[in-house]
Amino acid sequence: MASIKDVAAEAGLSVATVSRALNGHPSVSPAARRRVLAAVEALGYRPNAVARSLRTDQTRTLGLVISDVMNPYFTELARSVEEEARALGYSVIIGNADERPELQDHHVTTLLDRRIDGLLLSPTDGGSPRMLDAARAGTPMVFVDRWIPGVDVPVVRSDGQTAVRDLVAHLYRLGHRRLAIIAGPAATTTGRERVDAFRAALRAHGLEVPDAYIGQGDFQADSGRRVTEGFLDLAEPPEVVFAADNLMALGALDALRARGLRVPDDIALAAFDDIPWFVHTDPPVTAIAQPTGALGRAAVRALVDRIEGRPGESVTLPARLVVRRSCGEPAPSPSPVRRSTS
Amino acid sequence: MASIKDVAAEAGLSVATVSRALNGHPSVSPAARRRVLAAVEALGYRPNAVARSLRTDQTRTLGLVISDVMNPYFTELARSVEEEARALGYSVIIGNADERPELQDHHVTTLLDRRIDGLLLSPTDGGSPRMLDAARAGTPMVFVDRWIPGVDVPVVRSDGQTAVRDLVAHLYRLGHRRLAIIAGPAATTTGRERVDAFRAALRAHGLEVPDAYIGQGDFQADSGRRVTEGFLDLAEPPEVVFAADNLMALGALDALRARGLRVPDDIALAAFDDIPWFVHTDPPVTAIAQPTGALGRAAVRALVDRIEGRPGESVTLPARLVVRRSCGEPAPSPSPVRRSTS
DNA sequence: CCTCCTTGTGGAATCGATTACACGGAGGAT
DNA sequence: ATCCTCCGTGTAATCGATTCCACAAGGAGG
Repeated sequence: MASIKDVAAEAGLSVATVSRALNGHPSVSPAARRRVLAAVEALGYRPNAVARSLRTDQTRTLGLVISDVMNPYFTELARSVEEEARALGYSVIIGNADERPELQDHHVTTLLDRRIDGLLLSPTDGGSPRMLDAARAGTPMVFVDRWIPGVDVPVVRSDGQTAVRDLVAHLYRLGHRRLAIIAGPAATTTGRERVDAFRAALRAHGLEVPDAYIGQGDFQADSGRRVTEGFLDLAEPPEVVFAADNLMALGALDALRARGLRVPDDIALAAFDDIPWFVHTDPPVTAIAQPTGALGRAAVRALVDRIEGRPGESVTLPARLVVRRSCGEPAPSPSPVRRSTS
Repeated sequence: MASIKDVAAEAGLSVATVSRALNGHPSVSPAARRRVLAAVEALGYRPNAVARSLRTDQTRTLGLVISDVMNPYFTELARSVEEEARALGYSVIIGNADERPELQDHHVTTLLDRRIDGLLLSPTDGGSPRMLDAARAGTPMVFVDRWIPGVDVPVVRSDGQTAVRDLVAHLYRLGHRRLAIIAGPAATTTGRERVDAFRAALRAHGLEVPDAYIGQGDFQADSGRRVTEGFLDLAEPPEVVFAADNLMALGALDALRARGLRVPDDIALAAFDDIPWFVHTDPPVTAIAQPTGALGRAAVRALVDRIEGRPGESVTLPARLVVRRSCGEPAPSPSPVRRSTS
């Protein structure tokens, strides 16, 4: 592969001039510039990003460590992150932690070894030592979706509190009183927050959440299935199951179907995180939709701000309730109400 | 960030010895090794991968350019690729081409600029100039899922011919005779192959596919919707719609639902590519499942073989039919038929 | 006792870029 | 004519690793 030396030789100039010409430095004569461009063309030269990074101490690369690529929410997030980064002239390297702390650590380490300019993190657990070291060492960093309390890093996330309140009001209006939640891991902020918001919203209606109605999941489909089965085995099973993420909702749907229960007639289902597929499930699932694209873009902007020396602020965007049929009421439509339950 | 020089100073040794100690070179005394390790520990030193890559001319990084991250098939592929690569000591940088040739080119270019050791490609179109140049220049490369005829690069893919034959037999047995297909872009091999396999399978039953029953899609949901609407507007609409990928199947499902048609009673639906969500749609979708994980792993192994100087062979794995309810027959299960539609 | 080989170590070149500094020549001011 | 500025260019240092080569010390063999 041709190097800058080859270009210099071909153009009959020094490497310094070639470099300057290629980087748009002002003090290069038009004639020299032309010769450089011609040589570049002739040799099919492309600058070696590795060498450039070593010298300039910047890679123009962002690292993104997400908890689970197979989760459509994170896929969409990754996509919007890459788009915005590209628009700002950065590349993105994605690391998939698969909800496993040691994998998360592995990715943080290799990304740091590669001297990425900044790190976008959606921490799996309470924060690994590597991550905390990096934060302390001043590596530009932004948390997205989830975060770690007590670490001084901007957080870009979505606030589901209002949406959860809307959801609970919706459920209450439909006559549901026994509401259960499949929670995420307590080590994650989103795991805790969603339970808290749920409990607070219920309390506003004078309802309490018994411990038996809080199932411990891990944001994966299997745990949704398992927890739902536990709910159904209760002497007094809940009337509604609210899953704290979309994969657990999927697991719950499986479990309900396996027992031959009809949704929403026998039991209602709702989920945090809206995804395109929820429109096509049987029945379509009522969900709380995060502004995923906006979240990804805001996170990248905050991170790039940090990298380029600007403040880089935390952002919180509101989530919103999307009503479909899984809780018993048809999605808002002009047609008259069909149901005539006693 | 501490460099090897700092470690050398701290340990009272030369950088050469430090480098040797860290790379397991035999001629380093146990005493020196101990001091190096102690210094590394004390300084929290991590080798700079950028500098190492420049010197050794290898990045231990693979590039993966896929056509669409939001497509669960490719997400799963990316995941298995990353896993296998990690097991072999490589990282993966994913580029999402979004079915857009110019984006694909952009990613190939930046990946090459970063001097990745090898490239895994699922080409969007007939192959961009950059890609062809790279192949000719001897960049280790492997095509996965799709490929470009006439380019001397190993191909790791799945053969759907048998599965398509099984599908058509299944449909025929159910009494369907008017079968339509939503094809992928003719520029992609998978786009063409699936149509050819479909046509051949029909011919084996003495059936022809009229041109009107071959709709041109682009592997995106919207095109599935559009093409399906076209089918339904025909004087004699098909009895079955077969979508050449999962997203177009989703679009088709939308279109059918929008017209108030019941699947499979009014019209049957099948898809190429099986994904977890097809179990949960209404109705569950009969699909042709590729061995995605095995495909990703085989592709990485072939690529790493090439990189490390071994041959690196093409691999073709069989796909298989997964029957669910969307074509009219319940998935094989011991339970009696519950439904009693008039 | 001298030579030769082995072992462990250090000095310095190298990878491919960027960039501080030096320098020669052209042109303007005095 | 002399001096001072710019302008365009080249030389060389630098980034952080790896690795070739040289070399010193010590043991074995003659």
